[in-house]
Amino acid sequence: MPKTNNQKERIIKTALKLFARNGYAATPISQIAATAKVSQGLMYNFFESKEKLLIEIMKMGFRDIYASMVAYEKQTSPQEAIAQHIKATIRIVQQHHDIWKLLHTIRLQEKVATTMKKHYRDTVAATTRVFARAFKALGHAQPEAEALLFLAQIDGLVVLYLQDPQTPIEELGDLLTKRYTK
Amino acid sequence: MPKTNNQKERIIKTALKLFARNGYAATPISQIAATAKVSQGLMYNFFESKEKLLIEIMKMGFRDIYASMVAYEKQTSPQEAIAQHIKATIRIVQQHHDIWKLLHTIRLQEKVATTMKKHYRDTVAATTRVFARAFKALGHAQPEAEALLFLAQIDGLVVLYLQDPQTPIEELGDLLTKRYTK
Amino acid sequence: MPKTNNQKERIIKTALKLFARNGYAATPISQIAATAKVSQGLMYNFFESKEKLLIEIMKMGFRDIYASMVAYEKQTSPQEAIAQHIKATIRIVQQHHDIWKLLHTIRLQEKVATTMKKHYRDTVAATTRVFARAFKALGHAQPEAEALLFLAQIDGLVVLYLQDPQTPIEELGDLLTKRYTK
Amino acid sequence: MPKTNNQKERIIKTALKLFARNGYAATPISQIAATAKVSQGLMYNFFESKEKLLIEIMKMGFRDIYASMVAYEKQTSPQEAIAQHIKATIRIVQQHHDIWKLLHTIRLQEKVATTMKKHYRDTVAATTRVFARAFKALGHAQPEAEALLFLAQIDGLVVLYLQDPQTPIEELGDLLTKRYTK
DNA sequence: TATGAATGAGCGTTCATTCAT
DNA sequence: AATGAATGAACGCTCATTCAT
Repeated sequence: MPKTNNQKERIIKTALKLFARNGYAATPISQIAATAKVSQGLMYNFFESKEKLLIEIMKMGFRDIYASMVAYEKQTSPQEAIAQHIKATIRIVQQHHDIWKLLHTIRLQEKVATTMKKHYRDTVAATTRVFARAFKALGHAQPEAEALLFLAQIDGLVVLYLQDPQTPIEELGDLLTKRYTK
Repeated sequence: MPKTNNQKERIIKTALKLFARNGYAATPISQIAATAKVSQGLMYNFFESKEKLLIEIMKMGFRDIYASMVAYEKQTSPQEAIAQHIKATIRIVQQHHDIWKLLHTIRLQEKVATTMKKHYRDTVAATTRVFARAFKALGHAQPEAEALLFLAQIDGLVVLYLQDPQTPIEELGDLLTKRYTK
Repeated sequence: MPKTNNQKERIIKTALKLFARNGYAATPISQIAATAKVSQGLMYNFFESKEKLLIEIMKMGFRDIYASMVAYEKQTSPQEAIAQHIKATIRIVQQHHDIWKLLHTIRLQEKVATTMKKHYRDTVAATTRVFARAFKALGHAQPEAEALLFLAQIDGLVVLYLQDPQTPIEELGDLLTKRYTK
Repeated sequence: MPKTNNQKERIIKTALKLFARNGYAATPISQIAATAKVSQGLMYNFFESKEKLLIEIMKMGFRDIYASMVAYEKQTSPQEAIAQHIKATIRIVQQHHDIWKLLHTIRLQEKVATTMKKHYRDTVAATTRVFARAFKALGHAQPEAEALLFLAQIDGLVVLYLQDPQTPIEELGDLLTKRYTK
């Protein structure tokens, strides 16, 4: 069993932390290598460029997020789905703080690899569809707009929290949940 | 009649557009100069450093935003204040798309000049206070949390719109307004 | 009577002070212009380049030094000539501190305009000749070497003083004088 | 067998030569790199800045000088100490021509790193003390002033020689020695 | 004569990437 | 698989010099 996987994983985790904290552009490969206790040259055995490293990090992040989301997708009651989505998102953001921060830092950039953009759009679209159905079931007049608004609200919460971890995100999440389920 | 003002303004606008599109770190001074049809050296007659240029841009942005917000601050009815704030924010974001995008790109960065962060926090704090009063008047149990949630929701809308200008932000804004005022 | 001469003189004096204090390379034209309360562009009406300005400064310095030296050249007694030269040099260095400092800073540089070098060499040669005669009259075996040594000694004093103005140069000068005249 | 040492040494020697010839400020890193047949970027693997390179050069110079001086410090007779110091200084200056030239070029500069200045002052102070004792032993009325004058005279010789290597420095040194020991 | 806006070459430095080992 | 020396392009910035007014 080669230690490559460990090493690659360690590099990715290190890079993620540094990218999230200091920004992608402001983090030199050399710093990642040094922090991960790896030679600079070795970095290019795993990732053919700095940008590819970023992409791989984000793919991994998306994978984690998907995995976390699977659980509550099967909820039957719309109210429960809503409550669960809010709860789950908050949990994910708290657990995967760095990847979310990186994601939010980068998503407004024009240059971000198209792959990334597509990924993002797809995720939003899929989630919107799920909740459009939920809101339709709840008898809303504009279920798609409602779904989009719902996601945007959660997004707002997340951004607030990412910017200032002191934000009482759980309390705010409960408040939001109540509005939809009471 | 000096053409300086035109030039400085043109540089600022160019820089703002490029910073918003590609990010501050990823935009070289040389690109700004070239796009603004100005020699690179001249940039330093107007701005003593790249960071000072950024700060000046953002100050200008804040000034515009403040100016736009003055109008509806005087609303008497809480519901009206809420409705107006949503409407005003949407209008501002549409009119000052680039500056908002830049602002959102930068605010998660650790290293941004402290001046900027303070500005941001102060604005949020002040706005939160205003709406905490409004929600208290409306009889909410946790007026401050409500205010924070309210602002976060608008923020979510804004981010969605900044990321994808196709977003029907006005429709979503109306939806949000209804929830608070009906 | 145009004020040009005043202005040119003021620029030269300012430049001399700044060159002596901070070094030629480290002193920008802009700083000289600002300190002399003159526009940067005007500098080039008086001096066709930064180097020409330096040369003109040093020429002026040499002129002053020559003028100061004329006085004691006519001394009859060798001992008196020696005593006078030491005294005069010290006085000149104290009065024209800046030009001497600049001169000493620059004279070891290869690139210094040949004009300068020639000037310097000529001065040393002329002075050596004068004192070679004096030492010959005093019966020294190697009058030229003696003359050179004599000048080198004074030079050493001057350098010490330029580097640290606290140096008791007059006391040291008297000591040196005694050695030659007692 | 790394060639690093050779390379670093080669860079230092090249830099020393160029700094001595053209001055520190007037010598670009690019020129040093090109002359030493090394890429410009590599320079920063060895020296974290241009100033650090200068400091390292000078430290190396001081080390050599100290080493050379140790020998004659133990002389018993004052006259011998004087004779030895003159001889040693001349030898050092001839052997370490460049470093001495650089030292003399820099020592009048205001802005030179304080570390350097302190080094210099300490060396002068220590040497002065040694010779003050010698001159006291010889019965001079002002032993400290005598010591200072003595060092200044040697300094003068050195400067003359550095400026024009044709200077018969050994002959002049002998002459100076005689004056103190006959 | 005088200004100061404007230029462009060059500086010190950083860093993604390559390559010999 | 792993190193780290080496490269070269680009960056932010400075400054001597020119030019329109």
